[in-house]
Amino acid sequence: MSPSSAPLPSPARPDAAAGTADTALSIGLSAVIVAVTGDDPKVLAVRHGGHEQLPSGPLERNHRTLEQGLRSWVERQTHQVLGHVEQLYTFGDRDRRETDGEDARRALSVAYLALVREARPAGDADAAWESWYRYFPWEDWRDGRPAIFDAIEPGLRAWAAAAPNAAVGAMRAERLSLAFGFGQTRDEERVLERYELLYEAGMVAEGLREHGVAPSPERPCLPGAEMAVDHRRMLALAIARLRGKIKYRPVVFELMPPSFTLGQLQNAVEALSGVRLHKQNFRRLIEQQRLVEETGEATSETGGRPARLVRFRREVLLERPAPGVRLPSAGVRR
Amino acid sequence: MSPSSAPLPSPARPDAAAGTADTALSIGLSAVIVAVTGDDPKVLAVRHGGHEQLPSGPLERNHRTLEQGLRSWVERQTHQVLGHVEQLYTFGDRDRRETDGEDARRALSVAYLALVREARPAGDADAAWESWYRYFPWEDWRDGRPAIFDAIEPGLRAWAAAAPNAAVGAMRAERLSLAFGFGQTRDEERVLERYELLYEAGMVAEGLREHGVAPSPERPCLPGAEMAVDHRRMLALAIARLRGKIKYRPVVFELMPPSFTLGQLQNAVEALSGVRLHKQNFRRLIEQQRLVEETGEATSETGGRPARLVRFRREVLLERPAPGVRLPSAGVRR
DNA sequence: CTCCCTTATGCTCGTTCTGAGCATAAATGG
DNA sequence: CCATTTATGCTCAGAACGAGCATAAGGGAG
Repeated sequence: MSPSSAPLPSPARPDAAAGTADTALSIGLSAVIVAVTGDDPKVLAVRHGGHEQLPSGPLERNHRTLEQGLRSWVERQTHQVLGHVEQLYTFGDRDRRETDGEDARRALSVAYLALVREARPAGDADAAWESWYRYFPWEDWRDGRPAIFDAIEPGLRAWAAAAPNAAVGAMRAERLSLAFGFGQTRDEERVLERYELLYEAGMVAEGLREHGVAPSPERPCLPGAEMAVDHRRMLALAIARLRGKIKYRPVVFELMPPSFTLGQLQNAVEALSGVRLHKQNFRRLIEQQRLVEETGEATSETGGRPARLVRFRREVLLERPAPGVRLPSAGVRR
Repeated sequence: MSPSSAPLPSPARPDAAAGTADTALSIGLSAVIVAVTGDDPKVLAVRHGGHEQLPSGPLERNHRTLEQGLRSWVERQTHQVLGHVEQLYTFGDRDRRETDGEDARRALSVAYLALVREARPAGDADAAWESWYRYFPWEDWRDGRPAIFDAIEPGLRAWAAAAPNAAVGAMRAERLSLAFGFGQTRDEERVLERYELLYEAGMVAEGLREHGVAPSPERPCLPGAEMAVDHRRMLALAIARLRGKIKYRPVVFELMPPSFTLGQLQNAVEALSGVRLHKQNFRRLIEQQRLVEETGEATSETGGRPARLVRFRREVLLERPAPGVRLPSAGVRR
């Protein structure tokens, strides 16, 4: 763009107020890289110093775009080439910085979600694929209500009850109800809300790091691996987004090999969404939406009767406005 | 949804392969502020110098969070207090900057979507509410196919045909089909994809600014107001997001007054989505999802028979996992 | 005052979609 | 050959959906 014809947006009244532009800041790029192998949703984590973290690095001058910068960091750190990449969120609280003090740099961070087809052995020794339920044990409902809720539920209730006043208490109770669906329906997409509540209640390690709150008997620090800075929060957001998107865009197929069985597809969807689906209805849905087509081959690697191998039918993108894998239902039995 | 992975074309630049952290950069904050009055979806635009633009300003040191910085800029520029605010996207191509040359600053920009309840007279003289269809005339299908498609369709086809080679041509044709649904189904959510295609095809003013392409008879520059830098792109993204979100979260109610009629609600949804809905089915949907409750009052301001006034039933948030205004159907007649 | 236009509201009917099962098929490992 | 496992086919009732018909209740024109 030519500078003369396209001035950058500037305040309508530049004189209106003081406030120095924030020059001392750094832009970080972080990637939540997701794959599915068998029954497990995997995320690529880098072990580096103390905590596990997501592949990430600062935006550099020679990065043409943010996404390009991200790809280059990921490849440098994990030797993983990314396929489908989408931006998740930009974190930029002023307190989110490297050092304290007057010349504290504000650490802006742009988080991305990337989907890759297979979990390669993760070239670098420091990079490893981890099930994302290692970080969020309470998000896996495939075998029913996780036992960990015996600790979560009373802990959160205690936190709500310990509110400074009734109004805050009611607010907390409502947020709990919304996020966890205690009593009513649970929404598997509200991963971030759940994590944030546990954070605020001081039940995850990061929340304690931040506030210096000690875990109490009523509100114990939960099992579930922690991550550096706010990387676990980014992961929560990524899971939430993916669980939502899977329903109205055919993104699961970005995670599948070129040909696969319907059972494998269902396993992948269940792994991501954390719930079990009714098998027959799932296949009916996939087939009647014509999301897949026959390859003509079959495999008996899956156990019982050999299964047809199918492939994603790309043309469906042009035919239906919002093809996706709507989750037909839940229930532990299949 | 996120901007398509194909970035808007930008002139290739020789890469100095230096790995310097990018210190010289500015963070911009921009807001797409949406309201609905009667039949029109409105966006708050600031006239400043040449082009219209979105309320925006740089992130400053005293802004505790990005969102807070945004609110402060918006209030300073438009005297509008924001309600529901959500982050849209962060733009950060290296070419997106003020000046060329060695010390070019990279201009990162974080765009937000804000919903406000009523279109106040826009305090500042420079700020004005504009129908968003002024910027995107091709997005309003409430009265059937907009006449402007007589220019769009052949223009885009010519662009696809003018591809440097067959592969690119096929790719372009597929993207057109996907975004505009020529022939098949149209997806009202693909606002951004449509804008980006028109941009690449040199059919919107911003695309010409970028490339210095002249409009040709086959590919005329379309009517539709332009905006500064990439603000129209941000608006496209905001519309796309809102059109999507309205279907699975009760966000329309953020735009409605405390009490309203079902007709007004339908008008708002139609204004946002750009399509007409079947009236009876729309009401059935709203009522059986128990999204609203009776106020007991009625109004005859709407024309014919007086209508009941209802209000949003907030408790629905706790009851159903994903309450939203699914669009019951289309068709010009009601 | 009545007719007509307008918007609101109620209800139906056939189709499609969904949830939940029953039943059969075709491998594998004793 | 049998038990086990996964794949696949099919049914059936209830809910949701698309498309109308029909009536109600205002205001304005004549």
